[in-house]
Amino acid sequence: MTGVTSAAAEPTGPDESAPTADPTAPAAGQGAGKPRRARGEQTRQLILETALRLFRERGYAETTMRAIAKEAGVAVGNAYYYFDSKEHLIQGFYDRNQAAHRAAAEEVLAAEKELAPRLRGVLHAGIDVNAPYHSFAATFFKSAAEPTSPLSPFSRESSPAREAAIAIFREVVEGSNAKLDPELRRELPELLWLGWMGVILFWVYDKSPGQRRTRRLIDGVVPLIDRLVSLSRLRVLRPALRQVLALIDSIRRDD
Amino acid sequence: MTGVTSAAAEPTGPDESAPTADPTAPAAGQGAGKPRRARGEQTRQLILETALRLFRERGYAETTMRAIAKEAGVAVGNAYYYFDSKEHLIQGFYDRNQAAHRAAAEEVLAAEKELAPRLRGVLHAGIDVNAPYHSFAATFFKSAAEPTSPLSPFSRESSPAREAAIAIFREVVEGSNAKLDPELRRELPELLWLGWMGVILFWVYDKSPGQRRTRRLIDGVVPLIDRLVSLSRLRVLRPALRQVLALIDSIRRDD
DNA sequence: CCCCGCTCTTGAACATGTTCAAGTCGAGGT
DNA sequence: ACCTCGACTTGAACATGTTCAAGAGCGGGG
Repeated sequence: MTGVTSAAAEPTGPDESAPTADPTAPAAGQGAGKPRRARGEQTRQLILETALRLFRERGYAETTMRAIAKEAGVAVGNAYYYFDSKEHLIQGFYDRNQAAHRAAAEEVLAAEKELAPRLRGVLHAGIDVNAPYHSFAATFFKSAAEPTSPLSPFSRESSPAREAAIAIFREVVEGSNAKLDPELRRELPELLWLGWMGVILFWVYDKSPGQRRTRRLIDGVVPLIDRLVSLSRLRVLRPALRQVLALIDSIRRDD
Repeated sequence: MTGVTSAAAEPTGPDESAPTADPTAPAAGQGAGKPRRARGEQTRQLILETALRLFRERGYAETTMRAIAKEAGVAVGNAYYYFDSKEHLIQGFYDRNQAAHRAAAEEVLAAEKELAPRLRGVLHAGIDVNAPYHSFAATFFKSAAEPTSPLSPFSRESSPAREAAIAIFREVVEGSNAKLDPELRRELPELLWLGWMGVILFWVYDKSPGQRRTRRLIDGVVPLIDRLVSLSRLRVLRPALRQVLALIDSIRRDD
């Protein structure tokens, strides 16, 4: 009994409004949906909440499904009713940080019009958001790395999350006053997202205190990208640009 | 058989010569060594051999430690006497392919003096060597991805294997007739290796038939690298080159 | 020849992710 | 009021990676 959700719950309609103020619930197009009822949704949240807390407290590998179930006051099997596997619990973490990144990015993008600082700000914001979880992000990073895993950023299951992430970078480009080759402009958001994945990869491996090497990477790479992008308008470099874009296109073909 | 290592085996010294014709045995500086005797080494090989065969036949996840032990005719615990974990068995696969790549690369490098075809040849050779294992390389790729895993290409345990791999790219550069900035020449091998890791990453995710997208990636990227490297000698681009090298240096600092 | 010590081997026991058959619960129809 | 059906819940059972205490085998010193 959260008491918050309106009493007039539609009979069969899933209740999508989050009981507490957190950006998790919508979760963007879960798989083949079982038509959740209010009670179920509450249990689901409880399990997810408990799991993420324990992950942060003890680490991913050290948190057993039994511990999660016990702490949440349900049976182990119940967790598996809502989540296909232990790894799937991570998706919740994923979505949450994604939302937080978006929020932090908005703030940066509202204040700045130049491409370079926009990009730099968004990247740093992303690291800021994830920083508290660095130690255990590494632990479950391998789950995301496996190509067949639904957690992979390239998987079909993560497609909505991926699109949302790319959208941030689209806004970085679109909202900037940078003038650049139109075709490049079209491709750039996805390329920047790919770069962001690279930064995350670097960050996961970065054991320097406070991950300051990652910060330096961002600060060093952004100006280079900025310069490269500006150069894209030079007539002399047109052929080179075409070549690169053609390469990208050829690589994308046939998946 | 490598046949290079001297036949005079010291009494208590570990017998490093492989009983069968395969390039696995040396395995470059295993952890704190238990002084293996001949019998033990033979068992070790047997277990590794069996494991790799089953991995190829059934896949990594589907091969249980019990199955390996049973097939090899030993007890489960015995496998754990020689290998710290199931993942550690992969290191054997690793080393073997590394050696095969080196051999294939030598052949290419002996025949070609221009930088671009040398690089291209070595990259394609690497893919050739790994191609038969693509389907199950993906399965255990996650093991390598975890930063804390000894299997990570960046881990201290893989240091010898990594050095060996970088050496290939050093030969690509050193043996070529390309004239390039001396400082870049010094850094290039490691950068190319890093790029190779990127290619592998792409390859693991590449689901196109025959991984032809990876081939296209190689064919497209090599000319770009070649051109970039040539340009590094232009006086106009000196500052940019310095900037990039300084960035790399700053990122490398404090691990 | 016997014993000591070390390498090597064993298999049962353990921990934990996952599955499943058997329920319980509650809303909607009759 | 009762029935039904599907969402939800349970906990024991299972599969598998890993550990460990106990030994077996063997080489060398006395």
